[in-house]
Amino acid sequence: MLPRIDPTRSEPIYAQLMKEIKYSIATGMIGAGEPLPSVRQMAVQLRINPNTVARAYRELEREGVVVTIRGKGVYVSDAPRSSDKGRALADVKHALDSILVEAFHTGISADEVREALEQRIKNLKSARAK
Amino acid sequence: MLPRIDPTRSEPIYAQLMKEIKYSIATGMIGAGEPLPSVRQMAVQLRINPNTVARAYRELEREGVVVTIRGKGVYVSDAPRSSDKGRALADVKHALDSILVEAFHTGISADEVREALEQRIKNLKSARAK
Amino acid sequence: MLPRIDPTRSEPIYAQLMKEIKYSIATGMIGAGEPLPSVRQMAVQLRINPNTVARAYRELEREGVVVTIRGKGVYVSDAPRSSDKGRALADVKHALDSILVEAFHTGISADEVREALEQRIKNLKSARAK
Amino acid sequence: MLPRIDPTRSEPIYAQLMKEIKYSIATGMIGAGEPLPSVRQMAVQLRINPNTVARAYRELEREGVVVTIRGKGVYVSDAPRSSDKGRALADVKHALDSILVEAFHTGISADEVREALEQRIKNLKSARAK
DNA sequence: GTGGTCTAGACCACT
DNA sequence: GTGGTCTAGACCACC
Repeated sequence: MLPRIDPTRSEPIYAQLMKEIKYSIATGMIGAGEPLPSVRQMAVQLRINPNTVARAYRELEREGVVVTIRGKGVYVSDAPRSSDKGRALADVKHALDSILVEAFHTGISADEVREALEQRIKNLKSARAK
Repeated sequence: MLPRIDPTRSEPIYAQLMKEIKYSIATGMIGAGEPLPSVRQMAVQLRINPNTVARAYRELEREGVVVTIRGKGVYVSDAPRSSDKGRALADVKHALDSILVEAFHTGISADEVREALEQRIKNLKSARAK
Repeated sequence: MLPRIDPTRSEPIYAQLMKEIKYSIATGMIGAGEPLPSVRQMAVQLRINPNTVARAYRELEREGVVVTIRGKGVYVSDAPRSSDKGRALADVKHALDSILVEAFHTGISADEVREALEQRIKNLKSARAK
Repeated sequence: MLPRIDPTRSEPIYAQLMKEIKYSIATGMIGAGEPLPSVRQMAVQLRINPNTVARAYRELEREGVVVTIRGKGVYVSDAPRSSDKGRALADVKHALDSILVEAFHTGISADEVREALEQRIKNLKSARAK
């Protein structure tokens, strides 16, 4: 697993790392129950501070994506995340609204957004198939 | 026009305001060539700092969404935004990726995301029809 | 507001601070909507690192106890915490079990625990009355 | 005796094991003078490191809950634990304070805490009656 | 002024 | 070995 981190982006590094890890889990690159690289190892690989990695891992644990076992390491949670699906769907809709408004102002049509969505879904699924 | 601002959200207030204004333009609540409320007026209405409103207007001008006419005010741009459509589409795809990964981790299916997208497109169009 | 922190205790400082702040809110020493001391101010008062205070504030926000307003400060949440009451009650019962087992092994009777509970409830309420 | 251990909880495993053993003694599942399973046996059953079991036994001996007889094994102490009851009561009160403050912030009333306490006392006693 | 993030480096508890 | 906490000090974005 080698997440790509861009320290120049405005998005916090720990948040970028969280996304990358979630992506890896979504595509099946890391399976449920499998260990994540240790905090120190990940920090060295990404050339970032161990505290930053620890923060990402801590937040992921809070979200129920991973579990940490004391003295052993951090593992992908086997139980699916227990979260409020209604709230999650509302978040998705809110995010879609932002995309659509932005699309309107850059001359992107609704059809193009639909097409882009299909493409990204396909992309994610094909990554999972491997 | 009465944008809703939530100062407790982590998104900067000026960015929230930008989004609201863009939304108003996308739905046609404000038409091309029409004026925006003055900085002071907007600041008083929203109970926020005038500097914050000014910043939102400035960024919107930078994006080509509005134009400032010195001594008169800020107007919705007539010309479509001059921007790199390719880059904009890439941004949309990136945002869609984030949504899909988040959806996966909260148990939302691709179909549900598709459905949500259709709903939001419809919603936006119906607002424009009024 | 002057929380008491003991850095020699095994409980993390940030957790101690969280407890103290929650106590202050429970007794009404700080009311809903009122601001907490700034991170820097609190850090100086308690002779601890600002990062440690920030961590406590961040976790309190996550719990819905406080809200932070960008560029202004951290405020006691007016809306009551939205949390799973069933789960909270289960936690309370679990904690009571621990107390009872510990009491048994130190020769403390159930009646003495009951009495202690009444005393603490009274203490909390009288602090609130002030 | 089959203590339930959860390695993902933040409470150290050895502490969880101590609690479970104390619980078993409090309910009479293991009587005074009776032997505990050997370190190895316990470690195999619980799928944990023998060092961890040894640590739990060591701490329990320090607390006077069990006694080790060299070459024979570990036994539940006959004599009641010699400890500072005043200090123990203070600990209980401190723990109750934490519970009450937490209860306040999750909308649990004092009455509900009282009720929960009665329930747990009853539960513990009924287990002892068997 | 406010909080947020990141780094470097230390120390500790647990397995 | 693992993660968790804390400090000191820097830089940034926002209001």
